[in-house]
Amino acid sequence: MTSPRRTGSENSKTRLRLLDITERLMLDEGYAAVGVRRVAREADVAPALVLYYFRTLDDLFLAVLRRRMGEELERQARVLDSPQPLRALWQLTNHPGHALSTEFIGLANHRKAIRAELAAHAERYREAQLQTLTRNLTEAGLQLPLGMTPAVLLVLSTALTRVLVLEDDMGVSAGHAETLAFVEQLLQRYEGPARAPER
Amino acid sequence: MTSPRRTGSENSKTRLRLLDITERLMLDEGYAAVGVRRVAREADVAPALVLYYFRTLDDLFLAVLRRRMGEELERQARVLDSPQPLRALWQLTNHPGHALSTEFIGLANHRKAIRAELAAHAERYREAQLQTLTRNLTEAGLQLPLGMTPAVLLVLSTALTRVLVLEDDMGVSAGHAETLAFVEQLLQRYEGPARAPER
DNA sequence: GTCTATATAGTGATAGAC
DNA sequence: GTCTATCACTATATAGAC
Repeated sequence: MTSPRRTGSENSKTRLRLLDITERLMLDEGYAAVGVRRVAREADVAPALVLYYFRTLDDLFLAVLRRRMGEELERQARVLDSPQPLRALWQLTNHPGHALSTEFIGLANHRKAIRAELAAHAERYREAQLQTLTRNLTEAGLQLPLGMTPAVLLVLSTALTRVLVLEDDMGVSAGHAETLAFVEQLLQRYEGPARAPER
Repeated sequence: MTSPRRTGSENSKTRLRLLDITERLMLDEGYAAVGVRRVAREADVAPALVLYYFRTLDDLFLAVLRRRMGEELERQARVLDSPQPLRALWQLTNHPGHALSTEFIGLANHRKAIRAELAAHAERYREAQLQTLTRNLTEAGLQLPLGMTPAVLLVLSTALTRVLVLEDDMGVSAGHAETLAFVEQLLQRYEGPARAPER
């Protein structure tokens, strides 16, 4: 009863190249630049070959999402595991990996397969961050203000960085400098100056 | 040297209907649902008529943007002009008008004409909010924490509400309840319980 | 594993009749 | 002011040869 169409193996070199190209296209030109023909052209193969490895375009996007998000989850946990957990949290979302998330959020508007996968990942992601953050806040002996929990801190930091980047990309900057200064002042008060990571 | 193509008048009833339909489509199904044929079908006219009133699809989107954003600017200034400026600010971005902004932010990813117009509007918008907010904070005699300026408050509130709504729509809710409780607690501390608007 | 060729369906936009 | 008809593309996806 399964479809007669064939599919390429998971560890093909061509398959990996197609994933790389798709990811690069999303970062450089946005997800809208990704299409069967375009990816094929960049890889110097025939369009049909793309659909040999990924039966639909959604499958291609999902494969990129799964690969990169897996890596990001590890990386972020590592960065967040710092003796200055607040500074780590604040710097977390400035990494280039974050730009890809932004593209997927946009994609999720149009493609519900992406939406479902991304939502599931976002929850796992936040949960993992929360555990690391909570542990390191305790270890650092940091006293949060009344009512402020690690989860609140996480949502606030995520929201702020995401919107600042979004607005920056659009060319909107009103209030940004003051906000960054305010955050830096808070970091100073709670954690003192930035220290080089221990090793 | 100008194009020979004709264009409908600004106050045509049909033109207004097309704007209404486009706006409704954006809210109900997202901007991707808007196209020449779809809008025409909903209006029960021929596709060519849509392009008679709006020479390109960008023009259609821009017309919706200008109309609605003008109204929003007034409305928001009015709501923000409250004896409880912090509560007003917090409730500001929960209105349905906000959903349309979200769609335009998405559109701005693909269409640079929209991007430019939206960015310009966003700056004006924030500037206007900032003036009203600053004045009402002073009048209410509110003392902000060290380093926290009205502009910072505005950016923070905007960022938080925008991301909460975005995540909600996606089905991500981790940390939301705690964050809302934290904000409500802050509002209580600085402005006491919500009062009915004076009249 | 990779290709050519094609099916099928969508799009924005235009010319010109009524 | 509104229509029909059409141009010139774009797109994803499939069948089957090599």
